Amino acid sequence: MRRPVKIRIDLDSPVPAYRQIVDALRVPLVEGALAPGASLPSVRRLAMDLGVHFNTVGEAYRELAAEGWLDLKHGRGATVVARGSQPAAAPERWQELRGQLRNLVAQMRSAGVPPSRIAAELRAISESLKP
Amino acid sequence: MRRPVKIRIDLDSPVPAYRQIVDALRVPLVEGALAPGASLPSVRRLAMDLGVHFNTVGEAYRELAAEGWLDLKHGRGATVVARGSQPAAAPERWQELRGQLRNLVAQMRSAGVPPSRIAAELRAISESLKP
Amino acid sequence: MRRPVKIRIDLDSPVPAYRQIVDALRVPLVEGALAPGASLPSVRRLAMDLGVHFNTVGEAYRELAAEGWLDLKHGRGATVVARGSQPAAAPERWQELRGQLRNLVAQMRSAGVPPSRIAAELRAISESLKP
Amino acid sequence: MRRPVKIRIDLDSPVPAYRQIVDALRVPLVEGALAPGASLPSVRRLAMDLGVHFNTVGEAYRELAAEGWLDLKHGRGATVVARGSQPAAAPERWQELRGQLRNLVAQMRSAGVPPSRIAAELRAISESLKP
DNA sequence: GTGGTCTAGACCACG
DNA sequence: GTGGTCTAGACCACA
Repeated sequence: MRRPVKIRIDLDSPVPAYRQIVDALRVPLVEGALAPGASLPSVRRLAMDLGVHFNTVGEAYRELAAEGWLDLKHGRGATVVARGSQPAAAPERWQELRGQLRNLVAQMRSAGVPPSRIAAELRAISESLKP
Repeated sequence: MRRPVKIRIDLDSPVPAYRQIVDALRVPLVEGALAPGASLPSVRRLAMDLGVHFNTVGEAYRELAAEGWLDLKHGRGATVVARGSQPAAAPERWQELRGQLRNLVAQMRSAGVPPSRIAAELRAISESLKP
Repeated sequence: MRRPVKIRIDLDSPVPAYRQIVDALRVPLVEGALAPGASLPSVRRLAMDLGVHFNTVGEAYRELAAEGWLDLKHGRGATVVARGSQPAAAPERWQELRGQLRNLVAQMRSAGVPPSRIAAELRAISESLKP
Repeated sequence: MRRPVKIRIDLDSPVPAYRQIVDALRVPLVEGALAPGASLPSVRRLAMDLGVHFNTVGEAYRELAAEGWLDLKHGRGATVVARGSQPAAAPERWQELRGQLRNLVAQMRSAGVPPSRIAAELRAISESLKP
């Protein structure tokens, strides 16, 4: 038996709760740990587990649905969707994300992180994308 | 003598003006193109060049000063600071930025960018950090 | 004997199933293709044909009964009612629907539909109401 | 001196307030009575006038901005935008609106409105679209 | 029971 | 001062 969706969020963080939920769920979705067809906990259930309002979870689910990962149906809960023909990223979107990546690296350097350490981190992530 | 600062911003962008200014200035600061001791244009001058209110530029300068790049002196403009006293990155800050990086990569994958392309981008940035 | 009802609905549509059923049945009722005295399939039968829960069909039948089209009898199915007793439209209801019509046209214009095309559509419907 | 935006809404109506605001503003926008460049009242101002929460007005403004009518800028209020290259309506959107129109007419007939009256209304709107 | 809407209130971001 | 975000609560729609 596999554990069904086990995430943690920090309510004291300045990062909004719904954002943390989206980020936490996107990882297993991208990696396939949450496979198509799987059911997610109901908004009210997950909300109670995390200690937030159910609308907060609902907003997170809706964002993931908008990204094409979830299927939300009245009275039938949330399920992971099969992403058959995944649309290639819009070029503008890719450029925007690329810019954010550059900015993030600049912020790391600005924060005093040694370039060698940043480079190592980037290579590590790059490697992990191979399979 | 070389023009010390040459940036462009898009006032119609959803990204706030002051953010764009900060991001645009941080790159040459990080790379050393704006070396310690160099003078930046006055808040009013840069504001006129960019077509924004001088308070907007002021806010950008203040953020860069808070990051330790600029020295703001009343009536004498802004100068790039010698970063001898730059503290090593706080471990928490590094962890936070690392998390943002991971999230950004997940967003790229979610947006449909091929992993190979993401990996290539990461390697490219990693290489550019060598020197 | 002719098949009395032949409708199709799209379960993946954001429009709720019961709404689609109501809308699909109202057309033949209004046009008289489903004449007074005709029998509709049982709730369970139609539900099975459409692949929905029988409560969903039941809700649709109830709405049409409330509009005065159907007569629902326990255990004997739904029959089309003679509309001799049909009240003339309440003035408020007519005003409300008129307002919705105006709004719909404004939405079409807002969506970029050429006015000439909207006008043509309106005339076409207008003509079809003649007989 | 022209009166600046004068709308009324009914807080007792089942139609949500923000929806009424959108509908009320779209008409002068479509007709050009609110011309490009014109300023709308601030969300807080209009909210007070209408007796609703400012977020309610904000949501209405945002919907009109999404339709391409308004430009919302932090600290600079809401202005009517020049719709240079108005995008032709997406075919799906047109089909959807067409279906809604058909449904609306069916509802009118179902409500007991004489077909002749419906036809007259449709022709009237059709005529008004000529110029 | 499910997910969804609408509005409100506290707070933030921006110029 | 502007618009915007995030969360909450009451209520609705749906199966």
